[in-house]
Amino acid sequence: MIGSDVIRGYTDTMILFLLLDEPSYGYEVSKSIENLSEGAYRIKETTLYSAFGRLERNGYIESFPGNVTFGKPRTYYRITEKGREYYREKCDEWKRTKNLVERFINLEA
Amino acid sequence: MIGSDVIRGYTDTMILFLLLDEPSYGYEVSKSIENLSEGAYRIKETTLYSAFGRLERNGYIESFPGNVTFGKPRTYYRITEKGREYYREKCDEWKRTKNLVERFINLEA
DNA sequence: ATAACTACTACGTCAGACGTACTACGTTGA
DNA sequence: TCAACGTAGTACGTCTGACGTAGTAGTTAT
Repeated sequence: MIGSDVIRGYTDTMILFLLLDEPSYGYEVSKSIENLSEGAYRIKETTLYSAFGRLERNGYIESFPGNVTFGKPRTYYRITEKGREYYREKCDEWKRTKNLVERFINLEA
Repeated sequence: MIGSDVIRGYTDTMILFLLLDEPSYGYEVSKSIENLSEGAYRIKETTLYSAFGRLERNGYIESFPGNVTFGKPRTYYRITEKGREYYREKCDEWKRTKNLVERFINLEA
């Protein structure tokens, strides 16, 4: 299991990634993260929903009510143009970050 | 300039890396980080010294007084065996972390 | 009716990073 | 001689993201 502080600052990016192709909602996003990471990372509900709130306040995503199909009605989220731009910036930042950290890491060890 | 929250959790590792070969002290460590990162990252004094304190409390480094050669007497830090082990673990963790994050990152964009 | 599943919200805590400010010692040079 | 500069820190408070615990609430299967 990976320490969550490491991920800090990139949960928003992970969420945006999952919204790139189509809107989604909390439960699905959390399951997608779990699946994509093959169980290595599980986002906590509180972390997820506070991230949604932050992303929406910043204009990176928009929420809308979904059709009720099962369980409690969902809130769907859709990425905005601004959100796509932000995602691209974070991808760039990640490359620089990786570059930096790996100057201090012994990769062969 | 890279956002510092990204680095969160890895400043300790960066510091340990710089102590692997020989002991060092605050000012030198901060300059080494700046040089190694080619200016991309500058650790703040408060961040650095609180990291030293944390690392020492955890038994990853040991401090000892240095010979006064210039300016205020320095406190030197030396990595311990436990610290070397911790460093290796963090290197491992980094690989897993990178692996995870990059499933959500578009590297070509 | 009730348990199970889905979909949240509220509230409080913690740690790492940082901003600002200050202290303190020694050398150099005007 | 004394101010400026470089070195080496300490003190204190703030912010934010992640998280723990707990509770609410609608839908469906039994």
